[in-house]
Amino acid sequence: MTDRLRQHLKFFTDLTDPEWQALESHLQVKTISRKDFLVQQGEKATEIGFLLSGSCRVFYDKDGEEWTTYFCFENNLVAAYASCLTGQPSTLNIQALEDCELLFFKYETLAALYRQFPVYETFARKLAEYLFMGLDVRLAEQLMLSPEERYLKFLGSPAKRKITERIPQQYIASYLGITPVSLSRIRRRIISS
Amino acid sequence: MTDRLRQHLKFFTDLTDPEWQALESHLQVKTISRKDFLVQQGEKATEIGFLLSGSCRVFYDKDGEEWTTYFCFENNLVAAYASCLTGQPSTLNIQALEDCELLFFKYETLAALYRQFPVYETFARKLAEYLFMGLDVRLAEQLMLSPEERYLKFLGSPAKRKITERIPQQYIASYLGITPVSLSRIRRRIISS
DNA sequence: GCAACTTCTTAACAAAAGATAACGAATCAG
DNA sequence: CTGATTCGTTATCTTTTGTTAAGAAGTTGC
Repeated sequence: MTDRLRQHLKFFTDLTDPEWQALESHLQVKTISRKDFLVQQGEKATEIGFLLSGSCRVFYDKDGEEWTTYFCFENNLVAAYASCLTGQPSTLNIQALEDCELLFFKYETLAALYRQFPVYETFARKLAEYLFMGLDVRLAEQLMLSPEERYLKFLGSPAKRKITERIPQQYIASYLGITPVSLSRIRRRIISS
Repeated sequence: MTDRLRQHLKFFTDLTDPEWQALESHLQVKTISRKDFLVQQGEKATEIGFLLSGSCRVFYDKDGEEWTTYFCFENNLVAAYASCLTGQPSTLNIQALEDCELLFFKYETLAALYRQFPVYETFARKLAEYLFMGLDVRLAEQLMLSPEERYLKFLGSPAKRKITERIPQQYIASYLGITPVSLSRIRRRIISS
């Protein structure tokens, strides 16, 4: 079961058996139900998760308005990483959209491994670089594409297409930075053209 | 002169004299004039710059529309970092807003130092984490704040306030994701309230 | 199975933003 | 210094989005 995480980490760095075992020995499992929170704003995040099954959304809450920054599916890491890094309370929420099963380890475990195995420092560098580049693209789209263009691009991405089949439209609207009503209109406009 | 860069790097990691000298020996200086490009979209970026004086804007060009992601001033790093990391052509442009004097080194120099001095791996990790967290906040603001709220927040940030004094309004509009005309209206609305 | 809750769509209206153009003020380059 | 260019504001008009509310369809949880 933990093999799937090891496989995923290969995307960033290769780990020797001893290196991997150092992390593996700290892995724990947990399951959470649909609508449960993995992280709630205001509380300090300390864990890095890896979704074995299910899906989550990562979102900000602004006076009851919810704005999604990210969707997460099986075989992917999920964390309020900024809060882990700074030690400050999380400004974002992570909520299960479906029942989830996940592996997790403490961020402090990773940080301790930096000293023991330099490869984890490399891993964390590549992870942060990956997150940076993902946000870079996301911000560019948000800045220069119209809501309609953003939606079309969203549909055009195979990785995200499955999202539209597993996730309520209102959350997609909140990901695109528009209201559900507006997304509904955009969809009608697209269909009738 | 190079001391100012060393000082800046302390924000991320402390460097011993030998560690610092390994990078310092690769530093070069260049000056560019207002409106010159440090990086142009389509070309592969290979350099990490450090502004000694002057200012730059980092922007995307979409069919002639320019959308700013970042402003950069003296004593800060400036680079098309995503292009350096991937080796792919840059999708963004970096242009001098004022005459600039800058130090720079090749990204490959930094990459080579990873193996020689682990501290540079740490430096690059912290740099990427810093960039990630900066974009995280920027995206959140773009998603959940109205143009007017974004502008007020922009003015409220002391680090950015100086921007308004050195940079044409149209570029601030493009940073906020709106048209110059719209920003002008927002300003009038704010003043008369 | 069925009641309660969610979700999506649509309509009507208000508010805001984009597009275009025009004008004066400020800035720049020779 | 000065003509040319750039910049910011304002006006007008169009398009889009937000807001609110209502109803139908679908889903959930006991």
